[in-house]
Amino acid sequence: MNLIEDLRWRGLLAQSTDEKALLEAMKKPITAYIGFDPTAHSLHVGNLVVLLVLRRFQLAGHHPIALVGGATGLVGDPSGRSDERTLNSNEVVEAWVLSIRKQLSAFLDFDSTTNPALVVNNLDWTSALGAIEFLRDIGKHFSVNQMLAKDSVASRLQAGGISYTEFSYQVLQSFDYLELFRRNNCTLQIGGSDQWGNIVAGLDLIRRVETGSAHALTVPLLAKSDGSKFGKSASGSIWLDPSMTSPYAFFQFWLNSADGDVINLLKAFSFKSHEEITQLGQSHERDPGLRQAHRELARELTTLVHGAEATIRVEAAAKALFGQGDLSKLDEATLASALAELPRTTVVRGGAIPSWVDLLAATGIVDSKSAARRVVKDGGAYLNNEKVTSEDWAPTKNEFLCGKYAILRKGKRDLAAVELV
RNA sequence: GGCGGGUUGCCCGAGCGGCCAAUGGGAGGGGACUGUAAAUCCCCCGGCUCAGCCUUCGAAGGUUCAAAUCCUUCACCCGCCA
Repeated sequence: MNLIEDLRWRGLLAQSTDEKALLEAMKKPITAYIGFDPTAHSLHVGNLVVLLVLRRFQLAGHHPIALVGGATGLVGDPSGRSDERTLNSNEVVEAWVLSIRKQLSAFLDFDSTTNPALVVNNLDWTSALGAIEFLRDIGKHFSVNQMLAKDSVASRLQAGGISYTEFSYQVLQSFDYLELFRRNNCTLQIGGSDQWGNIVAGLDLIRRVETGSAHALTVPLLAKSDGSKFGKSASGSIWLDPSMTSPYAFFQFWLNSADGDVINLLKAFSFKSHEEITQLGQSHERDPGLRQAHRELARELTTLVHGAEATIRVEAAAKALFGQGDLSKLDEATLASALAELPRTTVVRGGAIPSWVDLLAATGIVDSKSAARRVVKDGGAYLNNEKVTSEDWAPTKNEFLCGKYAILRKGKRDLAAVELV
């Protein structure tokens, strides 16, 4: 089975330019690129799907280029947005470029002797470009009529408008493709399906100013079985940066995916073979309660993003905290390492212990004290797995496991720790 | 440029002088059922020093004992005409 067929099986193929031509080209190693704009400090699981497609290309022997949009990030992509972006300062974007560049690098192989990965920044070729030069050499090849027809622009015109800045985005992205075509003989651009318009614009540019053929391939935007957007949890996006989404929360995110989604997620994210995934599917049909597919998904992705050690740690923590056993039976070392994975707050030993409601709010497990009161009133707040229904109550030292830890829980699975220090 | 319509809590959307922290739906949270699923049912869903108080209905002023609701100005959106 070739890579394109594999991608199709995994549900990772939305659109592509002439597939026969692409397949023909892919018989020999080609160079493919994906761009990521620095719109935040970190990438999130939504970006990960596409990034892993690039990895699949590298594993299949092709040359991957990951582009960080140091330039395009300063302009703002209108695709998929109904309103104008607020411009970020140069300093902010620059900092994001650095952190995202580092993240990207973790998923690609730079030491390969045959097809090492490359990370580039489009600021490198756009910063030196003058406005007049840009308008004459690049702008001349773009028809405003066609630019206006792009979904990203048309929908914005409908929705109330678009600035000249964002309108120009597609030109910049096209220029990137042209540059990589010239510099690295890059003949394939991959992106999320919302990038189709931008990618095709690049293809047109290449056709106009260079000879040779280039290709485009897009990956569907993942949706959950209930139709909602994938990759968002109650608390927001699932980030790859461990300081933004802890490895524990990251593991839990995958473990808690809906039954109806788990096999699709394995296909899209995992590097397991078709046979392995099929087997996990059968296991899940046989005994959904076992959640073997969920576990494998969580393990593989957490290992990929946070490493094998972190995965062992957070899985052990979950096992200790969700186990049926009595929490007070856990030894201090197990407890300490399990709690290390949770959001926490500290209380000074010897001082007054804050009230139940204050403690819940302090850990961030609830948004406000009012929210804490509500949860307590609804019977959804637990201390060391014991339901506590009294708002006006403060734990005493005796409630702290091993004399120093208290485990707060909201609902079924939202945990936090309090430590006496 | 002229005329008309709009701007409400995370989103959609009622309200059109007091009974409005504001109907309803969605999202979200809790509970029950399960498997740390889904569906379903029940409850909750601005904040706080929580039987009370404070801040919200595009922005700023004003009328009134009392305004999301009336008046004025400003900003933005959406129609129709030029």
